Amino acid sequence: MAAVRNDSRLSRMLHVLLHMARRDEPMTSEAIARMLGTNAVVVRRTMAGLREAGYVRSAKGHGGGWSIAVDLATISLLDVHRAVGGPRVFAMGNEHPHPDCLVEKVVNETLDDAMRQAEALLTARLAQVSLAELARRFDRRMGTLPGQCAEREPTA
Amino acid sequence: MAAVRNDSRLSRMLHVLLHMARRDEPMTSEAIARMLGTNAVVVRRTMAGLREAGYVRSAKGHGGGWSIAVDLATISLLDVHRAVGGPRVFAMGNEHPHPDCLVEKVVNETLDDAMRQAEALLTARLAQVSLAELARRFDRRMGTLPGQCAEREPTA
DNA sequence: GAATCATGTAACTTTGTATATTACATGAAG
DNA sequence: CTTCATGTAATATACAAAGTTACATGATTC
Repeated sequence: MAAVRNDSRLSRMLHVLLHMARRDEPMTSEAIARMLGTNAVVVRRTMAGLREAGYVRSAKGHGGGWSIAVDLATISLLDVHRAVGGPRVFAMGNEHPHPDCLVEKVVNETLDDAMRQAEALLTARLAQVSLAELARRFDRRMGTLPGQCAEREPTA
Repeated sequence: MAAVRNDSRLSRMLHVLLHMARRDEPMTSEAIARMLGTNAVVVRRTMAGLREAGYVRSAKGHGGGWSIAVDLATISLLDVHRAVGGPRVFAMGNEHPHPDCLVEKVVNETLDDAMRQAEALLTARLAQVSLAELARRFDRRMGTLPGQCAEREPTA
């Protein structure tokens, strides 16, 4: 069975990390939730994976919140993907109602091969881009498009 | 939001088509449902896409059911994928809570690029394999593994 | 022409899991 | 102590494919 809804954890966390990288003071879960259009509990849940991986740190109390814990040049998009749970990539999958059926085996192996190759490519692409490179792309974009600035306080 | 359930329409239909290719008489929706471990209505729903694409035909009445309508060498896995609705490939996706945010743009563009490449590869792989080639792979497998034969009547 | 076989389709329910939400515990700063 | 902020449990929601029930429709057979 499938669902239309997409897993947005990776894009959300990349979004957050780039914003955090541009400020010195920590960002609270509430502020991040507003920026992402979600709930602070969801932010804490997902950020926890990044903290466990050592990419961010969290602090309670006044002035607390989340902050970057490493050099962004050392983290790739793949690292972040894995830190948020390494969620599954494909919406398509195989079933195994008759594991001994050779037709089923051949079909599933063929599809699995193709999906493995596609996933390997996706993984390789994600591994090739560091968070620092993403930040540089943003800087270049900032230079050429003086439109609305992402640096403004997030609004609803 | 995402869900774990995988869309199995493609693998199911490939499974069915290969079985159908090995017999002369039509297969009923009920028989196919038993083979796939599902409901006849679900089979009719999915097979309708193949019929509309011209790959199978259906007949009512005694001796009716589904049958192959074309040379399997002319259908690729990609064709079948498209005939079942060209379902979405990735379980991951992006959100757009702040479309004017440049960070969001850069992040989403980068992820979209990587996913586009991966999908292009998957699509290419599926396009490269015809149903006839899948059948040959099955024949070769049959020759080397005299285990349980898929040709037996489907069992629970 | 009636019985049986078989598809076609509408309507409704179920599914699985991330997300959304509520609630509250816990810890740190001031 | 109050306030700020995270951490986590429990519950509800979302979603579309799948599962299911029900019945209409058409073809074959006798």
